[in-house]
Amino acid sequence: MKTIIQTVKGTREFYPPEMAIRSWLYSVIRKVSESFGYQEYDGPFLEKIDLYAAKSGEELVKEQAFVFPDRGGELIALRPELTPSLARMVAQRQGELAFPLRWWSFGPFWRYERPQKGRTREFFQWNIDLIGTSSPECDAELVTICAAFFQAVGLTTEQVGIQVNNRRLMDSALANLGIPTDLRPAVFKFIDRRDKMRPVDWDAFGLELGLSPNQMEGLKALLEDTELWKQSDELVRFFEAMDAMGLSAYAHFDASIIRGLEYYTGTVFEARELSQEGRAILGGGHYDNLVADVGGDPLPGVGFAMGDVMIQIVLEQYGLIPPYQSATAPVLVTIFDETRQILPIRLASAFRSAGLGVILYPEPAKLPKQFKYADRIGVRFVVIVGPDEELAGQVTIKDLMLREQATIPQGEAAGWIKGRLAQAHSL
RNA sequence: GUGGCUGUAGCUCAAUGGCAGAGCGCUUGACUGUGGAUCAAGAUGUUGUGGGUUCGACCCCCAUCAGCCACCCCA
Repeated sequence: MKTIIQTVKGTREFYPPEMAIRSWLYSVIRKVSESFGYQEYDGPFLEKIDLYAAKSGEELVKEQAFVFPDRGGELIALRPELTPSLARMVAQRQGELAFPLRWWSFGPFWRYERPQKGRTREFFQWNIDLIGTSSPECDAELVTICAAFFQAVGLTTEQVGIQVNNRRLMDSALANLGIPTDLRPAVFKFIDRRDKMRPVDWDAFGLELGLSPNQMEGLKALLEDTELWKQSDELVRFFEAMDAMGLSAYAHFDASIIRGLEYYTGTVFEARELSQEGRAILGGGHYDNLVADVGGDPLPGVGFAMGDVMIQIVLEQYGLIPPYQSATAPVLVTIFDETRQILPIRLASAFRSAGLGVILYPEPAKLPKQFKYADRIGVRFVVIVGPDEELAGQVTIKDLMLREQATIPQGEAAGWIKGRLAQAHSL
């Protein structure tokens, strides 16, 4: 290896074992999403930068998106998130879609950030949204989907939890403390920062913001109050629905969960891994006007997004990633020597016609070499046609797993293998 | 964007400023028509890259790239 061009910073390569994990994740996500009746969709990977500038604020676009001019000079972004594309897609066909919409997607996104643990510049994200209605029961459905996913991959309620709060509840709670409307967004940010700062610094920061000592005390009491949700009709209905949906053990009220995004208006939630520092696995919430910024009539909805990087770290931590199966086919047909290359090809084709996956060794080689290869790639059956078999119209099949072999008529070989495979399945 | 740690064989890692190594893996053979085990032999490096200091640099210095970690940020 002399001058291998490096991969782009923050990207990952998916060799077959990694690709298998990604595909498995995708399949679980699909299964869970579809079990709630959600439809798969996707937007473009390239978008005009204006799409994000309109909604997400300039910081996101200028500092965290991959942006480049196309040949016409127009600024194009590799999509850093899906929500604006979703909003446009919904707005464009607002008149013909059947609401409520239940849509999900799993695809690549790019953010120009410094890579670190759980964060890459190129990643995959599961987005799922319920659009067009505004009930707390819908919020509960999304949180339940999140819980159903955790259950499907084997994460327990001891390992992960979903913290739930409501912005309207917090807003009125702050009002009760006498915190003026214009200060509340800053206080939301302030609450969000609490677990990242030392208590002393946090207190100082609060006073600096303009909160009185009394308000600080009230705020702390608020954040500790595990019964606060009972003051919110929305959350009362939410938790009632959660209980009925059967997976409420994953969800907990937590007044300190705010979420940074400004477009969330009601219930917000965040899933975390519960041991250690508790990494955030996914986040989501309720919004009131998804499509307003792209020119549609306001539509409410609820949704969340989960990145593939952090969930994989958590799954790996708990040993929940399925073992890699390297075998791509159960059968390998060997080539005995130069004069016997055609019959193996015929046999391989016959096996495939019978529904078996077959790998044909590419050239004549010593049998030990071909067997070693079969072993390395995880093939179970090795088929040999040498001079003896050829004369007798037979094949020799070795079952590498059971370490036994048989020499049988060529016409019976496929059936013999399929019989053994079926046995394995019934074990 | 800020700061810290790291970069040596395919992999995991050693090597006081003085001949660049081990384990695993790999290749070949022991095994003339049969994989994993064992044994033996063998191959593999511009020490991330570019400069500098030095008689001499994997080692010290500077820059750069990448990875990891913490900030920042989190759509």
